[in-house]
Formats: sequence, C-alpha cells, structure tokens
Amino acid sequence: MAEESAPQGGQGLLFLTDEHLRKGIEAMFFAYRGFTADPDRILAEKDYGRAHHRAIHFINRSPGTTVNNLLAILGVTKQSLNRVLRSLMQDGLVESRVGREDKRERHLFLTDVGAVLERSLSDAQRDRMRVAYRKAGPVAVAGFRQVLEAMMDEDMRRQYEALRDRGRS
Amino acid sequence: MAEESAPQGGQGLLFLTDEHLRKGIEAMFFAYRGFTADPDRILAEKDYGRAHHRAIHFINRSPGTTVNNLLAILGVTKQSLNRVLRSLMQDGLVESRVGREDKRERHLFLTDVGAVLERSLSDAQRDRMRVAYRKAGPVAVAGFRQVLEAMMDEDMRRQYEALRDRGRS
DNA sequence: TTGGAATGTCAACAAGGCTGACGTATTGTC
DNA sequence: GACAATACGTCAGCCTTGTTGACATTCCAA
Repeated sequence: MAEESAPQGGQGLLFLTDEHLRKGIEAMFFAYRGFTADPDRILAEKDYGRAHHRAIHFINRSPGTTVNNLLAILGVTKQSLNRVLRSLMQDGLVESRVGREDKRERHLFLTDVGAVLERSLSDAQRDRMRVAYRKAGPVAVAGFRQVLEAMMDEDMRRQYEALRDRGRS
Repeated sequence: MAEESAPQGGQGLLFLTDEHLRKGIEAMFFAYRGFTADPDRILAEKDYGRAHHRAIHFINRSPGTTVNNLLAILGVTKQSLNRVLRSLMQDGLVESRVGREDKRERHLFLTDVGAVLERSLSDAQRDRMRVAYRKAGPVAVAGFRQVLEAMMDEDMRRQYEALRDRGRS
C-alpha cells in the first residue's frame, strides 16, 4: 500500500524530497494568508474577526444547525463560540430558535441582514478562489483538492464530507 | 485573458461553479487545521504557540536574517514579533547578533537547542505532507502548488519566491 | 552637528482561544 | 416521581498573539 502509489517510473519519487515538501509547507502558509485576506478586510470594518466569519459560514451552509454541531465543526469550546454567537445575535445577524423535537436544542439561522454579510464575505473569498482556479486550470484544481483532502485528519475529513452534498436535499 | 485559459472544450468551465469554489474554500479550512495540528501538539508541550513556530521556521530558513526581514515575511508588527523573539532568546533557542555594517540591525540565528526544536517541528509537518503527497501523487501535487501560488497576494508571492532557492548557495 | 529616518524595545490593551465551575431546561430512565 | 444525563448559557480568569503609542539607539544626509 505504500509504494504502489508511485507512478511514472521515470519521474520516481522526486516530488517527495525534503526540499519539495518544504516548498509545499511554505506555499500553504502564504496561500492561507491570501485566502483569508479579503474577508478579513471586510470584517475589520465591522469590528468582527475570523471567528465570526467561520460561524456565519457554517450557519449559512447548514441552516438550523445546533450549537453542538457548530462546536464540533469549528473545533472550539462552547464558551468561545458563545461569545461570538452572542454578539452576532445582539447585532441581529443570527437568530436562534428553540428546537421543536428537543427543546433543549437551539437551531441557528442567519437573518436577512446576516445573509447579506455572508454574501459579501463569500463573494470576496470566491472571487479570489475563482481567479486562482482559472489561472491553474481544471487538472491542477483536481490535484489541489486531492492533496488538501489527504492532509486532513480523519475526523475532520468526515465532517468535511458530511458537508459534501448539502443543499441538494 | 479571461476565457483563453479554459482548456478541454468538453469539460468546459464546470470547475468554476460556485459549488466547486465553496468546496475548495472548505477544503482549505479543514486542511489548514490538519496542516498545523502536529506542530501545535509539540509546541503546546513546550508552552509555545504558532507564532514561535513561524519565527523558528524562517530563522532556520534564512539564518542571519534581520528583525525587519522577518517582520515582512511574517506580516505582523515588530512589537508582536519582538515578544516572541524575546522568549525564544531567553530560553536560549535563538541568538541575536548586532550587525557589523549597521549596528541598528540584529541578525537572528538558531542555537543548537533551537535547531533541535526546529527539526522536530518540521519533521512532524513534513511527515504529514509526505503522506498526503504520496497518497495524491506527483500530478496532483503539481496542481496543488499551482493553485496555492495563484492564491497568494502579489507581494506574498514575491517573498515566497525569494525564498525559493535558498540553501543552495 | 544636528535633525530625520530606520531599527528595535518596553508598556498597555483587545480579540479570541482555553479551563473550570455553575445554573437552567429538558429528556430519558429506573 | 426521582434522578442522571444532555444541551445550552454564563461568569471568572488565564494565555497567546495581534494591535498602538512612546521611547532609545544608531545611521545618514543636509
């Protein structure tokens, strides 16, 4: 299972040298900065941070999700998430409704105002992504996704894939 | 300049749909967590954080770099970096020598102890990278790098590329 | 030689992670 | 019906790592 994945005998395993790996690591570092730069600018104007962005993103992605769900996806403590949610609710961007089945649960939704901010954030991020994708082309994009998915922890990948086909139900 | 980059007429621009872009965004989010997870564990044991890791990485990468250089690469304020450097110097991981040409400058070096920590951090991160690379294969890796580089800001990419061929001088 | 620019240090503050402890509803179980 | 477990909220206090402001040192150019 280890070496079977080495293709083209000629090229061999040159892409696994320490030098290549280090370049990949640095590419991740710089690219992630670019990845967050545009939303960060928008958020700074409104006195929000990345924590708010993440919450808004995943509430938009899975409307009606519970606090516990969000906790698991974001990988933070409830105290930390609560601080963020409280400010978003006070500002009227997020709404929390008591569960019908289980009244202990709170289901989270974006308000219209929240959806507007979500739109502007994801537009900015998608624009940069689109430019990068277009520049690199579909084959590169497929490789990009493959490597990223291989880089995730097992439980992360499960959550990532659970999000896979939402919005088509 | 916009549409010429669309290859294979059959496949078209399907890879640029909002759905695809969103998956790419989420893949970046989850993968970056995996990317930092292993070093984070090591750092937590020693009461350091990611900021220390970044400083150590780039000092190792460019020994003798000045504080100002490091500032530009890391994209933080000098005050913020200074706190990190101070603790690393107190703990004897980093050494700062007054510049010979310009005595205002401080040139930064890892001590032997610092180099040991750097090793264990980069080994951990490289291991994960290697597993991901091997799983995905060389073609995917090339695409991965292409997309990441296209995602960087202009000035980041310049710094990233300035680091390109160090260590061979 | 003197004033401005560059480099780096110290102090204080804010955001956003964390742990721990506790209160309150609600649910499910014995 | 009593009671443990679950879901959520909140208070208090801590740490890391970002920020700005003030300041010392050094260099260079007028």
